[in-house]
Order: sequence, then C-alpha cells, then structure tokens
Amino acid sequence: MREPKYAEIIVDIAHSNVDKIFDYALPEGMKVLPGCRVEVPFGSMRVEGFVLSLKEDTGWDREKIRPVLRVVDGEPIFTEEQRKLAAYMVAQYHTTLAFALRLMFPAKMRGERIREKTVRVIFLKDVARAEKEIAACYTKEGKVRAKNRLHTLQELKKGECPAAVLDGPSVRYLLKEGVAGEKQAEALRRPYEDVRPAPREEIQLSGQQRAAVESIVARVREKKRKTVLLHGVTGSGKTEVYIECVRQTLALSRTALILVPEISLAPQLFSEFTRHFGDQIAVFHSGLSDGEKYDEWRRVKSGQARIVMGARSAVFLPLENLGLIIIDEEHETSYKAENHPPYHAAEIARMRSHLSGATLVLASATPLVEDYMKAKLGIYDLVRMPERVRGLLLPSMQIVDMKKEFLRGNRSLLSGPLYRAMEETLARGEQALVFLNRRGYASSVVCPTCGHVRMCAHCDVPLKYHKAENRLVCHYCGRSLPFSKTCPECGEPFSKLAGTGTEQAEEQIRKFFPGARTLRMDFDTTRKKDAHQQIYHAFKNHEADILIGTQMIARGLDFDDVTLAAVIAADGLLTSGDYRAEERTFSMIEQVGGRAGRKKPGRVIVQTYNPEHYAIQFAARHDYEGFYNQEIVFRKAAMKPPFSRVFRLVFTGKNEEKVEKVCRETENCLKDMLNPYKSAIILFIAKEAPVAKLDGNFRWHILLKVSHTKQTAEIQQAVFAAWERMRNKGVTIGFDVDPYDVN
DNA sequence: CGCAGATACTCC
DNA sequence: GAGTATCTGCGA
Repeated sequence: MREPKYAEIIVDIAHSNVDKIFDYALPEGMKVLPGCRVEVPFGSMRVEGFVLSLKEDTGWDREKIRPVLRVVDGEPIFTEEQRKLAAYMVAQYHTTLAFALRLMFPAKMRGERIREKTVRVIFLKDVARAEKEIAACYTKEGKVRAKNRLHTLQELKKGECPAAVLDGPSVRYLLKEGVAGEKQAEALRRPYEDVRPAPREEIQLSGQQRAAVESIVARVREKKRKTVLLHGVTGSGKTEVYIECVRQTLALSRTALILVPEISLAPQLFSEFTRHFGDQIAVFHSGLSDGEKYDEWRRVKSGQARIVMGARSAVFLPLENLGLIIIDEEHETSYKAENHPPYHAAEIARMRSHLSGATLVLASATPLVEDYMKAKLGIYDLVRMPERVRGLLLPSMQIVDMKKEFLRGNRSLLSGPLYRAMEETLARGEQALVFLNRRGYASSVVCPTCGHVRMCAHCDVPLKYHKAENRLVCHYCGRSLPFSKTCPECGEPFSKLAGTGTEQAEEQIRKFFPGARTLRMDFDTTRKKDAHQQIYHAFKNHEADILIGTQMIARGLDFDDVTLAAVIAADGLLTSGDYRAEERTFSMIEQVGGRAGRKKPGRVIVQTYNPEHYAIQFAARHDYEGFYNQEIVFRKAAMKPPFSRVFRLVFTGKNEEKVEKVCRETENCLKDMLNPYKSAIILFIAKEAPVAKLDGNFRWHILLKVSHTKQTAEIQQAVFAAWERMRNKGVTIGFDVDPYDVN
C-alpha cells in the first residue's frame, strides 16, 4: 500500500462556521494515525486539529492545501468508538464535532497545558560497595555513627526510591561515589491514595442477589445489546451484585464502567470496590486535580485500569472492550448535563453499549418512570430485588399532617410524633437522620412593615440568611452582603426571617435535645476537600447522634445505628413546577427512608402539609409499583414526558431589550418553521424566564412541548435551525431537551 | 456619497 | 475564532 499523503482534520475550534472536515498534506515521513491531534495552519492562525482519517488523494485544489506542521500525540487520544459517540452527540444536541471530541479527554491536554509528572529516582548501582558503605556506617564497637546514610542505604536495598523521601546529603555522597545511580521516572498522580485494598472477604450472595448477577452476567457473555433495569429496594444489596458482576466481566477479559451520581457521596461503594479490585480501578470526576484527571485518564487509556468508577463525565473515558456499564441510582438528576451539550449520561451509555456490545444496567430503588415504562414494554429487561438483605424489613413509615400540628399551635419545626420518636431513638442510644432540602438559616428576609423581600442585586431571587457568617447569600450567583435588620426600602429597623433551612434546623434540634450531639451535612459544611468523608465517618463512628442535611444525606450512605429517618418538609419538591416533581418527591422519601434500619429495624417520619398526596401516600407504603401506575396515568393525561418531549431555548444577555427582542424573533422564526407540525405541538411559549435575571444577565426562554410522534426529530431539527439562525446577535442562546430545571 | 455597524463568508 | 468582504441604513 502506498503511503497516505493527506489527512482529514477537524480544527479544534468550537464554532459552527468551521465544523467541517479540512484536508491537509502530510509532509514526507510524518507518522500520524486517526485519533491523533496535530498542529495545522488555519487562516492566519496555528491551531490544534483532530485527525479523523488518512487518504492518498484529495478532492481539493492542490494549490490550496497546506501541510500539517507538527504531530501533537504520538498515539491516538480517542478511539473509533469515541469518535462515533461524538458524532452521535453532534446529531442529538447540535453541538460541533470539535466540542464533542473535547469531552473525550481532560481539558488541560489542549494546548499541552499538562504533562506527565516525573520524579528523580535513586537506585543502587553497586551492591557490593553498598554493603561496604553500610559496614562503614558503624563504629568498631558496632555503634551507628552515620545514621542518615545508613537509613538511606537500607531504604535503597529494598529497591529504587524517589529522591524526595531520602536524605539529601547521603544521596549526593552515594551518587558521587558511584554507589547509587539516578534516573527520571514517571509518577502517577493517584486520587484517594489513602484508600488501599484490604484483605477481601468472600461475598456471600443471597438467592435474590445470585439470580440478579446470573441474569446480568449472562447478557454480558452473550454481548446482548439490551438494557437491564435493576429495580432493587434500598438495602437490597446492590453493591455486592455490582462487585460480582464486575468480577465476572473482568474474567471474560472485558472492562467495566460504574457511574455514580457523585463520587464523594458514594464513599462506601468506592471503598468496597477498592477493597476488591485495588489498582485496577480508576476514579474519575470533576473534583480531581488536573494532574489526577490526566493520569487516571492515561491509566484507563493504557489498559492499566480496567474498571472505572466515576461521575457523569466518566461515561466518555476510553475503556476498550467494554463489557458492562452500571448506572447506580439511575434516577438521580446529576446524570443530566444542562448544557454544553445537554446530554444525559444514560443516553450516552446506551449508545456506548450499542457500539461496544456492553450490557447496560440501570439500577435504582425508585427508577425514573420513563425507564420503568420501557421495562414494562419489554424494551428493557427487568431484574428485581424486592427484599432487603439479612431478612430485614423496610422501615415503617408514618405521615404527619403539619396542618393539624399548626392548628394545635405547634409552630416549631418538629411535629409531636417526630419529637417523641427522636427522644426514644436517643434514649436507646441509636442515631437519627433529619432531611431538609433547604440550606442556610432562613430562606427569605421580609420587612414586617412594607413587605419588602431582600433580593440579590444581580439575580431575580430572594437572598437567604446565613447565621454563622451573619450575611445574606444568593444561592444562584454566590454573592453575599452583611446582614442588617433595617429595611433598605422603608427604614423599618426590624426584619422577619421566613422559611427554615438546615442551619436553623440544627439550632432548633439542639435546643430541643440539649444532650444530643449533632452534625450537619450540606453545601456549606462540605466546602472543604474531604469534608464529606469526615462528616460521614464521624457519624458512622457514632461521634454524633443526629445528622441534619440536604439532598446529600439521602443518597447511598450506610449507617448501622440509624433507626430513625425524618423528612421535615416533604412538600418542598412538590411545588418546584418541574414535571418530575411528584416522582422526585416519591424517590426522595424512599431514599431518605432507606437510610433507616439497615442493620436493625427502623422507622421513618414524613412531615407534610399534603398528607393525601399520592406521591407521599405510595412512598409511605413503599409501593413503587402503585406510584408508577398512578404517575404514568397522570403523565399521559397531561401529555408530559415520556409521552412528549420538551425543548427549551434560554436567551441570556446584559441588554434586557435585546434579550427580549432576540427571543421574540426566534419565536416568530420558529412559528413559521413549525407550521407543518401544528398537530404535534402541545405547548409553545416565549416569555421571561422564571428567574428573570441571573448573575447580572437578563433571561428569556422558549418552551416547546411536542407529543412523541415520528415528527419529533424533524421538529428538533427546526429548533436547531432557528437556534443557528439567531446566534451571534449578542445574546447567548442555550438549548436543552427534557430539562430538569425550567428556572 | 460616505461611513458605521451588522452580517456573511473563508479558512484545507 | 479571526480576518476580511459585503450589505444596509441613514445623514448629508
């Protein structure tokens, strides 16, 4: 075969103007493969580009062809599978190929802003002389007279050693004498170095767990491209099932990917995996340092790591010969990216499973209704684990009507039943978990005279009061200002705090139970690195009796002594306006409740102003099936997803009139284009966004709800066309499909 | 006509 | 993304 002379290249500029293939000439002798990056001249610039393929000839005018200047990567940095994934995203989310390819490797690799870390390593060159040197470290009487040198020699006898941990003068001496040599060696930056494999115990699987493993592994073996929905109640032992499935997948010489909502919130899942698989695991999430990301990526790329555990972004890692993808807590919202592009990790995983023949497992105690529907329709295979391990029962649930509490004159956070339950729990020396989905001390500050609510100067949202700092904080842009009681509108010297957050909840609980030790886990107490882990371990070791927290205490945490879990305000999510509100309420109660009674019988108390609400009622009975049957009827009646699809365009900019103008123009433009699809359109509105201003930017949006028909894809293309036509007018336009958040 | 600002096209 | 060519509106 003749040498290829030309390369097809995508320049690394994320702009639709240049989102096409460019041909470049390969200078004689230049070695490059598809998947490598190269540097090329582009107009008056020099840019990085991705080589898509090589060819012997070009259809372009030879005069116009310019040469590749330099090869950036000796080896491809993305696989064929990843290229197809990127192409899939271009079609689904109307992004550019360059942008999609950037998701496939750590961002700092662009422009070669990160490199391998090397350390100076010292090793023994002359073992015989080293022995002599060791002998010389002792006096005739056998006393040590050169302690540092002796220690250095003894360390080196065990094997080569980084210079940084040895005594400098001794090393210099040994090098000068030719006893030791030095070299540069690569050092991998590893996250969680402290979590090391421990002797592993044999896993004893229950019958239910064994059945689940067998049906999943059978699909891995057959390379059956069918998604499995693993519906296992909280405490049904999913971790052991994952480990056993991964073990058998590795035994089939294939690799495994485990996605978790947030790695810091899955500490025991991670440590269990490390215990079993040690260095074969790579960890990947946005919290890693750039160096760690780069090195973990390379460990995956090189095949050193055959298991990946990571958050959403890990779905793009270059695992070859993928056999199994597990999405843990598949109902979690963190799997959805909101933009750039607005992908859902499960969608990408499904595509990967299709491309690689890997088995995709979606696991949850409370699956998304759209996924459960697919299981019911036979599109997914359903595997159930309805029982808790060790014969434990699901905790008993009690609903408390807060309207009645209010009428009785109880204005505090804790209802009578919850107060008594906490009292009993503490008396038994057990632990309680209190969930409240609002952080800070108070959720708004109101003037009792004129009714003025303190707002953020940059966002259209009320400020929250944080007592510890005595400041008003915006939970959207993060800005804060010192708190003053005086109303800035009317000068009234007092103000009223409304709405209880976790900070105040902790304060109230401390007042009620002065002897109890409390811990709080929310955004504010977990800002520091490893703070999650610290609070988790402190509570697990029973260094506190009550844990108060937001969302983050609802997920996969495992505490043996927790026998009471409380949901303070179950209505919090019901009023969010999101079409998933009911589903999220159900799953939140089930998840929080699932923290109770994992080793001994537990109970759950749910406080609400809507005790009759079906989401709360079904959760109280642990009846997912019942909830699903009701919810799917409502979804269908209201034509909500999965019976429809929602497209959203968000317009943001500093100039209020311009934002509105561009939004209205887009609306008109779309109106014409959507004419042929009138019958499929359920909702089409263009208006100011619910949060009309964010971080100084004004916001408008277009919501388009379309029934699921064959035309959905065409309508999506029309939305993309309108988006394309309206861009570059000084207003940023964001796009989202089936948004989780329409604020 | 002259000029500025918006818009369109090119880059292998 | 940056540089350049082309169009459009408007005062003179």
